[in-house]
Amino acid sequence: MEKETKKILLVEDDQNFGAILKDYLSLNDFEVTLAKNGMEGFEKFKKDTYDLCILDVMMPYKDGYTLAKEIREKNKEIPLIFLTAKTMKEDVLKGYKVGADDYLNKPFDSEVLLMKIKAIMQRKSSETKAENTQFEFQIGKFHLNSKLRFLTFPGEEPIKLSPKENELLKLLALYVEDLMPRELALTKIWRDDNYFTSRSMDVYIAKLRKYLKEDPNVEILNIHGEGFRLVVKK
Amino acid sequence: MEKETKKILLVEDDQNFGAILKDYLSLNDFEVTLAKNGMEGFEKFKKDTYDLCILDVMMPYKDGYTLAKEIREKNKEIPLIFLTAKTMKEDVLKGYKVGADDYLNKPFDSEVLLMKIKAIMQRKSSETKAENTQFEFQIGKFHLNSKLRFLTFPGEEPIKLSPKENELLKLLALYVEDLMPRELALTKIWRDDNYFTSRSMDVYIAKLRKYLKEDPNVEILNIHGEGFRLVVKK
DNA sequence: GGCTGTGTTAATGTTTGGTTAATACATTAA
DNA sequence: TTAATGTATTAACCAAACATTAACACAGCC
Repeated sequence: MEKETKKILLVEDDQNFGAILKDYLSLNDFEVTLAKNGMEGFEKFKKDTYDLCILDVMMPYKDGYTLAKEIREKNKEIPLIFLTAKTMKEDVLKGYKVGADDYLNKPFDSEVLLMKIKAIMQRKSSETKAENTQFEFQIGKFHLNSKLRFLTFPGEEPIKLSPKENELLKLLALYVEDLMPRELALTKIWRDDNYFTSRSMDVYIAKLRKYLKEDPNVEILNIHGEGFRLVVKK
Repeated sequence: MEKETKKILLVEDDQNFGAILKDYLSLNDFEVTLAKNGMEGFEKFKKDTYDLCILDVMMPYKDGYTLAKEIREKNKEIPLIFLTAKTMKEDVLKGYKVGADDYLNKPFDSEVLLMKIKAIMQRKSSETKAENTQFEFQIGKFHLNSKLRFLTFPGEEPIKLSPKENELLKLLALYVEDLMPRELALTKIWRDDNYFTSRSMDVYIAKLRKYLKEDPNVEILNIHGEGFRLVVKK
């Protein structure tokens, strides 16, 4: 039996932003430890065991990448998420200034971060476990139940998914915002990677795109020669 | 398991400047040994093991180049950075012939030096490690995600990079502020070094320059007959 | 048998990526 | 200064990857 609350180490030099993000993650049932610079971050990392680290890239004295390398030396498995774009921070801060209880309802980039965290945790746990525990996914306004193979959109009849449609969408959801390599889907779902299975997969991508059209913020992007990427904008 | 703090040998005859630089590097988590002339520098080099040497070129009794040659005889791998007061090109070329990883003109921006050190360390470590774990780079205001092949500029739509564009920019980023030899990119990315692949590479350099135009502080400079150099001013 | 759900293959068009060509400009060595 | 070599940039071209619709195959089922 695994422990329920996952522990996150958050290293962020911007005190204001760090506190907001910590609150946000805590509200989403994570246990968050905040460090305000790279050195403190590494100290805290050594003292305790975490399930995931979120590192700001732009920090004085020790930047996120340098810290990441030190952490990697100690632990090759732990998932790392980098906070890179400044635009995101500005957006969140802007959202916060509008009103304290406003920033949570507002769908800003931290929702994307949350999704990423969940996806990464899920992936990591499904790498060790044989069976996949999670079968429910929120994809923008859609909700996927991969056990019942239902894709629901608020106010409409649930769409029944075929086994292959279901598996493919689930795999994409597992890799939200990240690259889902072509080869992965082909070996996992089609159990073979050749010209024809690849064509077949394209057909399924087209089908999924049709289903997902209802929410313009949900998209399946192609990364030429590499694979696909499920993105949820806004 | 690798040791955490990297050791730097700093050889600088200007006591004042040397002390400042040592402090600055120490604050950035490097262990710095300061030698105040070439002879002392070589003595200290023999007594201990360092990860990198920073050598002033203009020193009494034994200049940086002479010292560099002695160091090279003892250790063919160790990265060398020259500090030179002159902007003269012969100095730069002389430095490269001795086997410099980089040279810097004095006075210089300490942030640039720090970036160079990090870039060099990163390269050295990725030469020994088989897989390349790092795929995110900050290039001035740009941010490169080489896994998703995205180049983002704050406030604008991310630019999708083609595989070759991506590889080339990544390689340049790995050598920030330093010479990225033509031959290296050709053998690594094109897997062949001939007239045509070389022309092709030039085409890609032109494409990258176009993308990077948005930030006037980012530039790809050509070093005639040698290769290219990605610079981030200020 | 006809019907329905599922998945593959075919056919066709579009997009993307990469090389080569053509031309102009820059640097270097003699 | 000139000739040789190296670099910059645009455009033309071809190939591979991808997108989409439609036709086809084959189950399971009333």
